[in-house]
Amino acid sequence: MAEIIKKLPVLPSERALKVISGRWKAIILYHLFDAPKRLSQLKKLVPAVSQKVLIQQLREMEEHGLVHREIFREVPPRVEYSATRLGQSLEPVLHALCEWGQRHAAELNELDRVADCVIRPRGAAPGQ
Amino acid sequence: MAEIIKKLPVLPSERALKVISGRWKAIILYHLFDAPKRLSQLKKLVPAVSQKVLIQQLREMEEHGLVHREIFREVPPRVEYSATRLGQSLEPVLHALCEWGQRHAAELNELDRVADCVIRPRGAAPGQ
DNA sequence: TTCCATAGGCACCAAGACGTAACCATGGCC
DNA sequence: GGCCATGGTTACGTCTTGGTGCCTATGGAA
Repeated sequence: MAEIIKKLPVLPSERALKVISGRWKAIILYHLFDAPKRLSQLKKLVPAVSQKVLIQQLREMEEHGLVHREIFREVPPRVEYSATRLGQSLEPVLHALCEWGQRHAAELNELDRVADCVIRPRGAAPGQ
Repeated sequence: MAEIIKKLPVLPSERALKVISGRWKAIILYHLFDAPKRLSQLKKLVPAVSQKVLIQQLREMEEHGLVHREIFREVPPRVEYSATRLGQSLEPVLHALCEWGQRHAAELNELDRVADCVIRPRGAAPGQ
Protein backbone atom coordinates (compact mmCIF):
# COMPACT_ATOMS: atom_id res chain seq x y z
CA MET A 1 0.00 0.00 0.00
CA ALA A 2 0.95 3.63 -0.03
CA GLU A 3 2.34 3.55 -3.54
CA ILE A 4 3.65 7.05 -3.22
CA ILE A 5 5.96 6.43 -6.12
CA LYS A 6 3.02 6.73 -8.45
CA LYS A 7 2.60 10.32 -7.47
CA LEU A 8 6.07 11.45 -8.46
CA PRO A 9 6.28 14.17 -11.10
CA VAL A 10 6.84 13.41 -14.75
CA LEU A 11 9.71 15.83 -15.20
CA PRO A 12 12.83 14.07 -13.93
CA SER A 13 14.28 17.14 -12.24
CA GLU A 14 11.05 17.71 -10.34
CA ARG A 15 10.95 14.05 -9.48
CA ALA A 16 14.44 14.22 -8.06
CA LEU A 17 13.60 17.35 -6.10
CA LYS A 18 10.48 15.77 -4.67
CA VAL A 19 12.41 12.71 -3.55
CA ILE A 20 15.23 14.69 -1.96
CA SER A 21 13.33 17.61 -0.52
CA GLY A 22 12.42 16.61 2.96
CA ARG A 23 13.29 18.83 5.83
CA TRP A 24 15.94 16.37 7.09
CA LYS A 25 16.59 14.01 4.22
CA ALA A 26 19.84 15.52 3.02
CA ILE A 27 21.51 15.42 6.41
CA ILE A 28 20.15 11.97 7.18
CA LEU A 29 21.58 10.73 3.91
CA TYR A 30 24.93 12.28 4.67
CA HIS A 31 25.07 10.29 7.88
CA LEU A 32 23.96 7.10 6.15
CA PHE A 33 26.56 7.53 3.41
CA ASP A 34 29.10 7.15 6.15
CA ALA A 35 27.76 3.90 7.56
CA PRO A 36 24.50 2.18 8.51
CA LYS A 37 22.92 3.67 11.60
CA ARG A 38 20.42 2.70 14.22
CA LEU A 39 17.48 4.96 14.92
CA SER A 40 18.90 5.95 18.28
CA GLN A 41 22.17 6.90 16.64
CA LEU A 42 20.44 9.09 14.09
CA LYS A 43 18.49 10.74 16.88
CA LYS A 44 21.76 11.75 18.49
CA LEU A 45 23.35 12.79 15.21
CA VAL A 46 20.38 14.98 14.27
CA PRO A 47 18.98 16.09 17.61
CA ALA A 48 16.79 18.82 16.14
CA VAL A 49 14.44 16.36 14.49
CA SER A 50 11.72 14.64 16.46
CA GLN A 51 11.53 10.86 16.41
CA LYS A 52 8.25 10.89 14.56
CA VAL A 53 9.55 13.02 11.74
CA LEU A 54 12.83 11.14 11.65
CA ILE A 55 11.03 7.85 11.13
CA GLN A 56 8.73 9.52 8.64
CA GLN A 57 11.62 10.78 6.53
CA LEU A 58 13.34 7.40 6.72
CA ARG A 59 10.19 5.59 5.63
CA GLU A 60 9.66 7.91 2.73
CA MET A 61 13.21 7.39 1.59
CA GLU A 62 12.72 3.67 2.01
CA GLU A 63 9.64 3.78 -0.21
CA HIS A 64 11.63 5.76 -2.75
CA GLY A 65 14.38 3.18 -2.69
CA LEU A 66 17.05 5.37 -1.13
CA VAL A 67 17.24 3.69 2.24
CA HIS A 68 17.20 0.10 3.40
CA ARG A 69 15.70 -0.86 6.74
CA GLU A 70 16.79 -4.05 8.44
CA ILE A 71 15.34 -5.45 11.63
CA PHE A 72 17.45 -7.60 13.92
CA ARG A 73 15.19 -9.59 16.19
CA GLU A 74 17.24 -9.30 19.32
CA VAL A 75 16.47 -8.17 22.80
CA PRO A 76 16.04 -5.30 22.82
CA PRO A 77 15.20 -5.26 19.09
CA ARG A 78 17.61 -3.48 16.81
CA VAL A 79 16.85 -1.70 13.54
CA GLU A 80 19.48 -0.51 11.13
CA TYR A 81 19.05 2.02 8.36
CA SER A 82 21.48 2.12 5.46
CA ALA A 83 21.74 3.86 2.11
CA THR A 84 20.95 1.67 -0.88
CA ARG A 85 23.00 1.84 -4.06
CA LEU A 86 20.41 4.22 -5.42
CA GLY A 87 20.74 6.28 -2.28
CA GLN A 88 24.51 6.31 -2.56
CA SER A 89 24.16 7.57 -6.11
CA LEU A 90 22.71 10.74 -4.65
CA GLU A 91 26.03 11.68 -3.11
CA PRO A 92 27.40 13.56 -6.15
CA VAL A 93 24.03 15.22 -6.64
CA LEU A 94 23.94 16.42 -3.06
CA HIS A 95 27.51 17.55 -3.45
CA ALA A 96 26.58 19.60 -6.50
CA LEU A 97 23.70 21.11 -4.57
CA CYS A 98 26.02 21.89 -1.69
CA GLU A 99 28.56 23.61 -3.89
CA TRP A 100 25.86 25.63 -5.59
CA GLY A 101 24.43 26.55 -2.20
CA GLN A 102 27.82 27.91 -1.23
CA ARG A 103 28.10 29.81 -4.47
CA HIS A 104 24.66 31.24 -3.84
CA ALA A 105 25.66 32.33 -0.37
CA ALA A 106 28.88 33.80 -1.72
CA GLU A 107 27.13 35.88 -4.36
CA LEU A 108 24.78 37.24 -1.75
CA ASN A 109 27.58 37.96 0.70
CA GLU A 110 26.34 35.42 3.17
CA LEU A 111 29.19 32.97 3.22
CA ASP A 112 29.26 33.48 6.97
CA ARG A 113 25.73 32.14 7.15
CA VAL A 114 26.45 28.72 5.65
CA ALA A 115 28.37 25.70 6.81
CA ASP A 116 31.01 23.77 4.98
CA CYS A 117 30.00 21.25 2.37
CA VAL A 118 31.80 18.27 3.80
CA ILE A 119 30.06 16.62 6.70
CA ARG A 120 32.11 14.07 8.56
CA PRO A 121 29.90 12.11 10.96
CA ARG A 122 32.90 10.51 12.60
CA GLY A 123 35.87 12.71 13.28
CA ALA A 124 37.61 11.90 10.07
CA ALA A 125 40.80 13.65 9.15
CA PRO A 126 39.93 17.24 8.27
CA GLY A 127 42.57 17.41 5.56
CA GLN A 128 41.04 19.67 2.88
CA MET B 1 11.21 44.20 3.40
CA ALA B 2 10.69 40.50 3.05
CA GLU B 3 14.29 39.56 3.66
CA ILE B 4 13.53 35.96 3.00
CA ILE B 5 17.18 35.31 2.38
CA LYS B 6 17.77 35.51 6.08
CA LYS B 7 15.65 32.45 6.58
CA LEU B 8 17.65 30.18 4.33
CA PRO B 9 19.15 27.09 5.96
CA VAL B 10 22.71 26.95 7.17
CA LEU B 11 23.60 23.73 5.38
CA PRO B 12 24.41 24.65 1.79
CA SER B 13 22.66 21.65 0.27
CA GLU B 14 19.48 22.45 2.17
CA ARG B 15 19.83 26.07 1.17
CA ALA B 16 20.07 25.09 -2.47
CA LEU B 17 17.11 22.78 -2.16
CA LYS B 18 15.02 25.47 -0.52
CA VAL B 19 15.85 27.94 -3.27
CA ILE B 20 15.12 25.52 -6.10
CA SER B 21 12.18 23.63 -4.68
CA GLY B 22 9.15 25.50 -5.78
CA ARG B 23 6.39 23.70 -7.54
CA TRP B 24 7.22 25.41 -10.87
CA LYS B 25 10.67 26.88 -10.42
CA ALA B 26 12.61 24.25 -12.33
CA ILE B 27 10.48 24.46 -15.44
CA ILE B 28 10.30 28.24 -15.29
CA LEU B 29 14.07 28.37 -15.11
CA TYR B 30 14.39 26.03 -18.07
CA HIS B 31 12.34 28.44 -20.12
CA LEU B 32 14.31 31.43 -18.89
CA PHE B 33 17.61 29.72 -19.67
CA ASP B 34 16.49 29.81 -23.25
CA ALA B 35 15.71 33.52 -23.40
CA PRO B 36 14.05 36.29 -21.39
CA LYS B 37 10.30 35.95 -21.28
CA ARG B 38 7.30 38.12 -20.62
CA LEU B 39 4.76 37.03 -18.05
CA SER B 40 2.19 36.32 -20.75
CA GLN B 41 4.70 34.12 -22.57
CA LEU B 42 5.44 32.13 -19.45
CA LYS B 43 1.72 31.70 -18.88
CA LYS B 44 1.45 30.07 -22.27
CA LEU B 45 4.60 28.00 -21.82
CA VAL B 46 3.45 26.69 -18.44
CA PRO B 47 -0.33 26.69 -18.71
CA ALA B 48 -0.86 24.54 -15.63
CA VAL B 49 0.30 27.23 -13.26
CA SER B 50 -2.02 30.02 -12.21
CA GLN B 51 -0.92 33.59 -12.69
CA LYS B 52 -0.75 34.24 -8.98
CA VAL B 53 1.55 31.33 -8.33
CA LEU B 54 3.62 32.08 -11.40
CA ILE B 55 4.28 35.61 -10.19
CA GLN B 56 4.91 34.26 -6.72
CA GLN B 57 7.54 31.82 -7.91
CA LEU B 58 9.17 34.48 -10.08
CA ARG B 59 9.31 36.94 -7.21
CA GLU B 60 10.82 34.39 -4.89
CA MET B 61 13.47 33.59 -7.44
CA GLU B 62 14.04 37.30 -7.89
CA GLU B 63 14.59 37.73 -4.17
CA HIS B 64 16.98 34.80 -4.24
CA GLY B 65 18.90 36.39 -7.08
CA LEU B 66 18.06 33.80 -9.71
CA VAL B 67 15.79 35.94 -11.84
CA HIS B 68 15.91 39.53 -13.03
CA ARG B 69 12.74 41.51 -13.57
CA GLU B 70 12.75 44.46 -15.90
CA ILE B 71 9.87 46.81 -16.49
CA PHE B 72 9.49 48.60 -19.81
CA ARG B 73 7.21 51.56 -19.36
CA GLU B 74 5.34 51.23 -22.61
CA VAL B 75 1.70 51.05 -23.51
CA PRO B 76 0.63 48.49 -22.64
CA PRO B 77 3.36 48.04 -20.03
CA ARG B 78 5.81 45.23 -20.62
CA VAL B 79 7.72 43.20 -18.03
CA GLU B 80 10.52 40.83 -18.88
CA TYR B 81 11.91 38.09 -16.70
CA SER B 82 15.36 36.71 -17.32
CA ALA B 83 17.80 34.39 -15.58
CA THR B 84 20.67 36.12 -13.82
CA ARG B 85 24.20 34.76 -13.96
CA LEU B 86 23.50 33.05 -10.65
CA GLY B 87 20.34 31.63 -12.12
CA GLN B 88 22.20 30.39 -15.17
CA SER B 89 24.67 28.67 -12.89
CA LEU B 90 21.83 26.43 -11.82
CA GLU B 91 21.67 24.81 -15.23
CA PRO B 92 24.25 22.09 -14.55
CA VAL B 93 22.71 21.46 -11.14
CA LEU B 94 19.26 21.03 -12.63
CA HIS B 95 20.79 18.81 -15.25
CA ALA B 96 22.35 16.62 -12.58
CA LEU B 97 19.00 16.44 -10.81
CA CYS B 98 17.32 15.53 -14.06
CA GLU B 99 19.76 12.74 -14.81
CA TRP B 100 19.41 11.37 -11.32
CA GLY B 101 15.64 11.58 -11.63
CA GLN B 102 15.85 9.43 -14.73
CA ARG B 103 18.14 6.96 -13.00
CA HIS B 104 15.69 6.82 -10.13
CA ALA B 105 12.85 6.12 -12.50
CA ALA B 106 14.92 3.52 -14.31
CA GLU B 107 15.77 1.63 -11.12
CA LEU B 108 12.12 1.56 -10.18
CA ASN B 109 11.04 0.46 -13.64
CA GLU B 110 9.19 3.68 -14.28
CA LEU B 111 11.13 5.08 -17.18
CA ASP B 112 7.83 5.27 -19.01
CA ARG B 113 6.56 7.65 -16.34
CA VAL B 114 9.19 10.34 -16.83
CA ALA B 115 9.95 12.78 -19.59
CA ASP B 116 13.23 13.46 -21.28
CA CYS B 117 15.78 15.66 -19.57
CA VAL B 118 16.24 18.16 -22.37
CA ILE B 119 13.52 20.72 -22.62
CA ARG B 120 13.59 22.78 -25.75
CA PRO B 121 11.22 25.75 -25.46
CA ARG B 122 11.59 26.56 -29.13
CA GLY B 123 11.76 23.69 -31.57
CA ALA B 124 15.51 23.44 -31.50
CA ALA B 125 17.28 20.74 -33.42
CA PRO B 126 16.72 17.43 -31.61
CA GLY B 127 20.19 16.19 -32.46
CA GLN B 128 21.40 13.89 -29.68
C1' DT C 1 -17.94 56.07 -21.52
C1' DT C 2 -17.15 51.43 -21.88
C1' DC C 3 -14.07 47.78 -23.08
C1' DC C 4 -9.75 45.67 -23.84
C1' DA C 5 -5.05 44.33 -23.08
C1' DT C 6 -1.18 44.44 -20.01
C1' DA C 7 0.76 43.08 -15.11
C1' DG C 8 -0.33 42.31 -10.52
C1' DG C 9 -2.60 42.74 -5.83
C1' DC C 10 -5.60 40.68 -2.06
C1' DA C 11 -8.72 37.48 0.53
C1' DC C 12 -9.70 33.10 1.20
C1' DC C 13 -9.17 28.02 1.20
C1' DA C 14 -7.25 23.14 1.07
C1' DA C 15 -3.63 20.01 1.55
C1' DG C 16 0.50 18.70 3.27
C1' DA C 17 4.73 19.10 5.96
C1' DC C 18 6.37 19.56 10.28
C1' DG C 19 6.29 19.47 15.41
C1' DT C 20 4.71 18.04 20.31
C1' DA C 21 3.10 14.92 23.35
C1' DA C 22 1.26 10.88 24.81
C1' DC C 23 0.74 6.06 24.25
C1' DC C 24 1.88 0.87 22.75
C1' DA C 25 4.62 -3.79 22.51
C1' DT C 26 8.40 -6.68 23.74
C1' DG C 27 11.25 -8.87 27.07
C1' DG C 28 14.89 -8.61 30.63
C1' DC C 29 15.79 -6.86 35.39
C1' DC C 30 14.74 -5.86 40.24
C1' DG D 1 4.22 -6.80 39.44
C1' DG D 2 6.60 -2.31 38.33
C1' DC D 3 10.39 -0.38 35.62
C1' DC D 4 13.61 0.14 31.94
C1' DA D 5 15.25 0.16 27.17
C1' DT D 6 14.23 -0.27 22.27
C1' DG D 7 11.45 1.20 18.05
C1' DG D 8 7.18 2.79 16.81
C1' DT D 9 2.33 4.73 16.48
C1' DT D 10 -1.49 7.95 17.13
C1' DA D 11 -3.85 12.24 17.93
C1' DC D 12 -3.64 16.47 17.81
C1' DG D 13 -2.03 21.60 16.24
C1' DT D 14 0.36 24.88 13.38
C1' DC D 15 2.79 26.83 9.58
C1' DT D 16 3.80 26.85 4.80
C1' DT D 17 2.39 25.92 -0.21
C1' DG D 18 -0.15 26.06 -3.76
C1' DG D 19 -4.66 27.16 -5.89
C1' DT D 20 -9.16 29.94 -7.10
C1' DG D 21 -11.50 34.01 -7.66
C1' DC D 22 -12.00 38.61 -7.83
C1' DC D 23 -10.19 43.30 -7.58
C1' DT D 24 -6.85 47.20 -9.20
C1' DA D 25 -4.12 50.63 -12.52
C1' DT D 26 -2.90 52.31 -17.01
C1' DG D 27 -4.02 54.06 -21.49
C1' DG D 28 -5.55 53.15 -26.26
C1' DA D 29 -9.49 51.58 -29.15
C1' DA D 30 -14.42 51.57 -30.10
